[in-house]
Amino acid sequence: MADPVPAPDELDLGLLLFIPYRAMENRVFAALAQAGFDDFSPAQARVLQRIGPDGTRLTELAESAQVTKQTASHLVDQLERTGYVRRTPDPTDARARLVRIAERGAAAQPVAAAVVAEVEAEWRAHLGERRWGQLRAALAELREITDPYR
Amino acid sequence: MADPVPAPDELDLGLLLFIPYRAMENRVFAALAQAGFDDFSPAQARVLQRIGPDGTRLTELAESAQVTKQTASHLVDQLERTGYVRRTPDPTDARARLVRIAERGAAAQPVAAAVVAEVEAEWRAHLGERRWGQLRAALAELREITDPYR
DNA sequence: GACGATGGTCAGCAGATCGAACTAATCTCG
DNA sequence: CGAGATTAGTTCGATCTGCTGACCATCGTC
Repeated sequence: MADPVPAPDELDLGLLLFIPYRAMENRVFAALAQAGFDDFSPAQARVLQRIGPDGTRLTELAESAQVTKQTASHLVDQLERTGYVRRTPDPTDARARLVRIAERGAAAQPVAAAVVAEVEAEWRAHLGERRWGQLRAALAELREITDPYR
Repeated sequence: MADPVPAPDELDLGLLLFIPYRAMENRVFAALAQAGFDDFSPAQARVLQRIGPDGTRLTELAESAQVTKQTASHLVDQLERTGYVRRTPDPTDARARLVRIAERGAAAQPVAAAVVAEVEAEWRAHLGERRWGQLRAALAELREITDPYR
């Protein structure tokens, strides 16, 4: 979303951010599919990605992925059916349930991590060490004022 | 998509890009809604945003928005029904039709542009002139190897 | 002028996402 | 303690997104 009439060589920052994001997503997705993890959707992956090592509550997942609880619940349903995650009771709150990575999910993680590392290495090589560092630093700083979750 | 178990303070670049992108999108979307342009969806906006000043072919829109021609066609249908765009024949090719911004679309543009400028100004202030310039430069450079379209 | 390539549409389906309404457990405070 | 407000999560129903496949018209080329 952004300026509908961008100057030709001066795209607004929204698009500028979106383009590489999309590229990363596509790469990871393709690699996972090739490794046999082809039974989940991008939307499911966006949820999966946000599950912490000790499990994460559904509401938290929903917030951090910026979707409604209903949507998150639905996506977790599917991920559960295909064996990527498991719902376990939250010992500290009987209303809540922790979504945890299950076997299949754990198997997919290293594959995803490897591709991310690979793509980052490519980008780093293209930008050069200095620009790469600047990019990471600027984005981290930007996150302080744009991350609604945490 | 990315590393499902990111180190706490070292998010992978995919997410790092996504967070501010999403923030920008939300801001622009909210401002447009408040200005009375609340009858279109994010997906429609992503197409709308890519229409050039002299009109753009459907196929081009589809490529640049990374959706199929059918999806783009459908979104343009809706945008046409609500008065944001118009389909006109392409004088250079009788098969093709140019999608052009219509009255309502033209009215929305300045609003969108203003918010983008506003958000960019905020970010710029937060980052400082130098980091801001570095961010733009790095993203533009990254685009060279991540933009599948052009 | 026939044939493959290109621009676009139509039809139909799976998935994503939302709002509303609801249940169950927890918290707050008089 | 117990009533009411809050929070976690689910179910239902509707809409929107986006895909595949099939198809038509035009263009460009040999």
